[in-house]
Amino acid sequence: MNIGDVADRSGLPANTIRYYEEIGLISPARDNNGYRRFAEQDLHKLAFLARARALGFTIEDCRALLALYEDDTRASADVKRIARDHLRRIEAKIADLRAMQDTLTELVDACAGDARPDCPILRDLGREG
Amino acid sequence: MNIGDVADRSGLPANTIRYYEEIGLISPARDNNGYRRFAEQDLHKLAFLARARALGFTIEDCRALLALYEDDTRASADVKRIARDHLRRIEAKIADLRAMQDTLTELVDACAGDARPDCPILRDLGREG
DNA sequence: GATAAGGCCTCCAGTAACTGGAAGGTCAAG
DNA sequence: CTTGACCTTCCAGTTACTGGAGGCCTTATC
Repeated sequence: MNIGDVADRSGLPANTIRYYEEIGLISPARDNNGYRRFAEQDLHKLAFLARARALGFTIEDCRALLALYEDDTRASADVKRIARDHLRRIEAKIADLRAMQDTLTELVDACAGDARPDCPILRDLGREG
Repeated sequence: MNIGDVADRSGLPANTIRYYEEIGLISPARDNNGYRRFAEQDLHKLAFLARARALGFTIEDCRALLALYEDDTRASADVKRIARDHLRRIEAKIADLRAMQDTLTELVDACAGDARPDCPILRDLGREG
């Protein structure tokens, strides 16, 4: 398979796949013409990466998860720790965003949104203190 | 005021304040020795920016909001549009994160997290299809 | 007057994870 | 033999800072 094929089949852009090779997540073979030649195993890894990224894992998390995936002697505790830490970060992020959402919702609701200059949003942002 | 004073009073790091000047959000005066000299008005702008950033507005949003803030003839509709668009992005982000949270919570709960290699998390990431 | 501490300056590299584009080689079809 | 679709590498740009090097300025102390 060429890069276009694995891009189609993994759902990842070709440039992203090149990037993953550059940072050492995958190591596809090369044809005589210099084209990357992807085996089924490479595609499988890319699909793994695509799913892990879709769950919001960082690239370094993905690197660790991939290593564990390929290690038959891994302890599931190691995997779970990565996932739990990531879950905590997501929960923290959600809490931050919800606080913003609450404030913004109030402000947007309070703003007339017409041609007049008076605006509770700006008043809040510019308040003293 | 020197930069250290406004940093303390606005809660923004000095480097961030320098950055805001570099991208044209503020334009403090300069003393003969080259030090930035901040007026109360500069501090007020920085506090405005700090609050807008804390609500998650992008720098470009902040630039637009600041311009509206200083324009007596603004229409509150323009402010509201920026805030509403931002709110929508936040809501979308929350939805994404909650989807991740749901999946991750399931996977983490299903994983024994012990010394054995068997792991539902990796099984999910590596599934075919 | 020398010195040391602390604040300020500019410039630059690095962060995360790509994305898009330029310049150019390769391949299959007509 | 040319056209067009792929592929290659390399590089700049994205967001919003952060940290550090190297060096000047100020103030206090000895």
